[in-house]
This record gives sequence, structure tokens and C-alpha cells, in this order.
Amino acid sequence: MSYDRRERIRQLLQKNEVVKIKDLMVEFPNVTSMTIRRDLAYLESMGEIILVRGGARAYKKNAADEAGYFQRAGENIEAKRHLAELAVKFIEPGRSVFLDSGSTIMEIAKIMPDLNLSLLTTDPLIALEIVKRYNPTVNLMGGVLSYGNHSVSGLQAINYIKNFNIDIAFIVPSAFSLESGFSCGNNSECDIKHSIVKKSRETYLILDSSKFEKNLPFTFAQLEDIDVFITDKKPDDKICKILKKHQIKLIY
Amino acid sequence: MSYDRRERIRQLLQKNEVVKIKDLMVEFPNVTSMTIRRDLAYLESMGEIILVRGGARAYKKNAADEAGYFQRAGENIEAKRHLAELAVKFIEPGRSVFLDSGSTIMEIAKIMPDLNLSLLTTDPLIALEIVKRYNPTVNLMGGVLSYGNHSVSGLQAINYIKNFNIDIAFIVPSAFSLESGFSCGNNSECDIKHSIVKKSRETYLILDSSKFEKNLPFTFAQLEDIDVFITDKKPDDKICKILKKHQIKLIY
DNA sequence: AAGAGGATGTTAAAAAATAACATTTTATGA
DNA sequence: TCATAAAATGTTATTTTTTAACATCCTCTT
Repeated sequence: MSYDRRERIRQLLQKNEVVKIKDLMVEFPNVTSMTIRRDLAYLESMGEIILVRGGARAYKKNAADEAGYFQRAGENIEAKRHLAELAVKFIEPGRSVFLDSGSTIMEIAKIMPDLNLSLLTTDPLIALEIVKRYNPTVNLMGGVLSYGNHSVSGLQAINYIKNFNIDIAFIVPSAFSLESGFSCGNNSECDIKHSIVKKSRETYLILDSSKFEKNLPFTFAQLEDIDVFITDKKPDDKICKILKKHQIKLIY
Repeated sequence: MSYDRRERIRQLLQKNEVVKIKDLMVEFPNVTSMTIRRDLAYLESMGEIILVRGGARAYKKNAADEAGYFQRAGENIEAKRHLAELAVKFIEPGRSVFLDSGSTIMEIAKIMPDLNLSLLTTDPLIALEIVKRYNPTVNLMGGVLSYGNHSVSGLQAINYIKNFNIDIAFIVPSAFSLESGFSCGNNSECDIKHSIVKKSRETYLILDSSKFEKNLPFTFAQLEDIDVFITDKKPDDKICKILKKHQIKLIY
């Protein structure tokens, strides 16, 4: 059936950027190359693919994907956007705001209101995203840039923080548990987050529920260090109780 | 000349999503279709276009373009690439290298050899480009990020330089004249460049000839401050003489 | 079961791409 | 400046891919 074949072609083009007709002839040994051509022509007429000599190619992903930068940026965008919407409500005009790195914070950056803020971030892509929208004062922290978490870190970064006053910090941990607190998988990343938590007047932790009850090697803060806990669904009662005990605001 | 032809093809592909070889044969009546094919093959190998049957098509614009970030990045790519090729030859293994901001330096970033270098830059996009290629130590300078020249600057940036030793600095001025030396249009940008020139063991100035005999408000260096002058064509004799007098190496 | 219409197959001709080599132009160094 | 190497472009024959036109087969409806 032609429908299945086209679906399979779509699938293949999600894996590989291009697919050759010869490959497809192996994939579909019971049809002729002419049929495959007609499938491809159909998909092109629907605007789904680009025909190239000898085969077809997928439309290119956006720049961030291209960089391989946000390896997991596509995951759970809706959830991240939702968390971002919850978070930005707390931003008041004229404040000094710290933004962590990563794709959740990127969603915040995209909807960051123009409130004459003073912004600080460790993530160059986030800094760029914000500057391009309007033209606020965005401070990009200096340091060694790391590919994995697209964030700067190192001694320079820590020093940078010393001279910077922060009203509100939005931080995304990689894991959270009652025993280990908020943790991440990288030592220098941990140092930065720790310094920020210490320096900031108010600390907002943003994490989706998939990170609950997980531990990673480096803890940068305990529950009692933070002020607001933003997540996607109500945590279990044990956590809620402890949050209440420490007067931590819970948002979901 | 092949430069111009490719440049024109780029232009056409900014207007129209696709361009056919037949169109190009009308556009360039004095070359053969084979030459056009080779141009297109070259542009594809550079990742600039997609070859399709009978012609080529433009990539969907990426985030950087979309942002208007490299407003003038498209201009004169060939020339910039050429300058970049001249420049990278001077990079020796294990050195500490400073890279200025801007699209000329971006071309250097794209072909930067993997020589166990220690890199420092003020331009987040350049830092990202390099980290994504292999995984060297890239230091991104901290400071206030500015939209116009996509570069950081400010006191933090200046302080950053103090703790950083630089063997070779590649700097792109916005203007050059014998009277005013190397200048740029922005005060804080000027401060950075000035600090770098002072701090670096060797300073390489990269500029295409269109910048000759121009003045901008802020001078960051005089001819005698630099070591190597990289440009696209032989400057006039007056300049050459003075370069020789100061023992500045001229590359073109 | 006949027939319409869609999907697929077949084939020859047209178009486009490639490869290999020839020629011209441009850079480079003595 | 000239000689030479290297790069760019041209030429041509060959191969690959695409197109087009028509034939066949399948499937559904009546």
C-alpha cells in the first residue's frame, strides 16, 4: 500500500538527512523505481521533502539542532514552555536576574518580558536569544565554554559572580531528592550554581517531575537554601510537607 | 572571476528559494554549464546550498540569519574566507590565541585547526562554533553582550584579559588609515581591542582593502603596535614602506 | 461481472550529471 | 621578468537519472 511506503520514507528521512532512490529500492524490493519516484514526487508536492538528484532530503532542522547543541531540546518542549510561563510571572521590573543554562531556561528567554531588567547568564545561546528580542543589558558570564551543557564555568565565572548582585536566580538542577538535595553531574557546573544560590536574594528552582527522586554526584543546594520550587505537577506529600516546613513557595 | 559568480549565486538564492542551472547559464553567458556546476558543487561542499536536480536551493534561513545577527555576514564571504586561510597558517600548536568578534573571524573559527590551542574570544557565536567542531579549551570572555557587533565588552571583559596570557591575537578593525591607525566605532569595543593589543605577544590585524583610508572615532592601535598585517591585496606603496619601516610582516 | 479509476510497470527518449582529459588563466618563485 | 606550477574553465564521451507515454493490474462500485 502506498500509504505505508510514504510513511516509511518519512521515517527514514527523520533518521537520515538524505535518502537515495537506490536505498529505497532495497527497502521496497517489490516495487519499481518508478513507483518510488512517484512517492517522492507526491511527498514533495505536499511540501514534506526536497527532491535531490538520486533521491530526497529532509528539510533542515533549525540552527540549534544543527549545532547538535540542544541534543535533547526537542524533548518535552510543551512541559518546558509551561514551566517557563510559571516562572516569568515572578519577574518584577528593574530587577537583577540570573538565568541558568539549558533548554528549559531557553523557553524563559523566549518569553522574557521587557522590564528594564539587568540579566546575567552562563549560557551564550540564551544571552543571544534575549539580546536579539529587545536590547536589555545582558551580562554573559565569562569562563571556559563547555560543549555538553552549553554553559561557561571555571574560576573566571565564579569571580564574575562576586561582583554581581542578583535579585532572582532561576536555576535548573539535573536531579533532586530529599536526601541529596539539588544536584548535577558536573563539578564546575555545580560550583557555579552553588555560588549563585549563595549570592542571590531569592532562588527559584525549576524542575519537571521526571527529575524527582534522582541523585547525581554533585549537590549544589539543599531544600532549605531555596525560596521557590517550580514544577509541572504536585510532588508527593512528603516533599510538600518539607517545603511547607521551610516556607518554600510551591508552584505548579 | 569565480568569487563574483559565487557571490551572485548566493544573492540569487537569497531572493529565490531555488535557482536552476539554466537560469544561471543565462546569468553567466560567458561560462560553460560545467563551470556553474562546479560552483554549485563548491557551495554545497561548504554547506551553503543544497544541490537539486537541475540546480540548487537555499537552506531555510537559520537562527543567526533570522536574528539579523550577521547583518552583513553574507557580504564578501569569499574574501573573508581567503583572509581566514591566510591567517590560520600562523597558528602553531599549543598556543594561546585570542579571536576578535565578527564574521571575518567566524571564517577563521570554521577552519581553525585542532592544535591543542587555548582560545579566548569575545564573540559567543565564535566560541560556540569552535567548541562544536572539536572540544578544545575555549574561553569566552564575560561582559555585557551587545547586539550590534555580537561581542561582549565592559569592565568585566577588561578584567578578564588581565588574567589571560595571549601568544597571538587576531583582530579585525573597522577602519584603518595612516593618520588614525586602527579604529572602530564603539568605545567599549575599542577598550577591549586596545587591551588585547597590549597584552598579546604578537598582534595580527586582519582587514580587507575596503577599510583602507577610513577613519572611525575610536583608535585602539597604531601601526607600530602590531606585528602582522593581513589583507586581500597589496596596499599602496606608502603603506608598504611604513610597514617595512616598523618591521611589520605584510600578508596578502 | 463489467467497467472506472487508481496504482504500478515497462520502455524509449530526454535531460542532467560525471569523469577524464585538454586548454586557458592566474598565481608564485627564481 | 620569465618560467613553472597550480587553479580555473572548457570539451567531449559516457553514465546516471528523470520524464513521458502508454500498458497492465488491482480494487472498488454498481
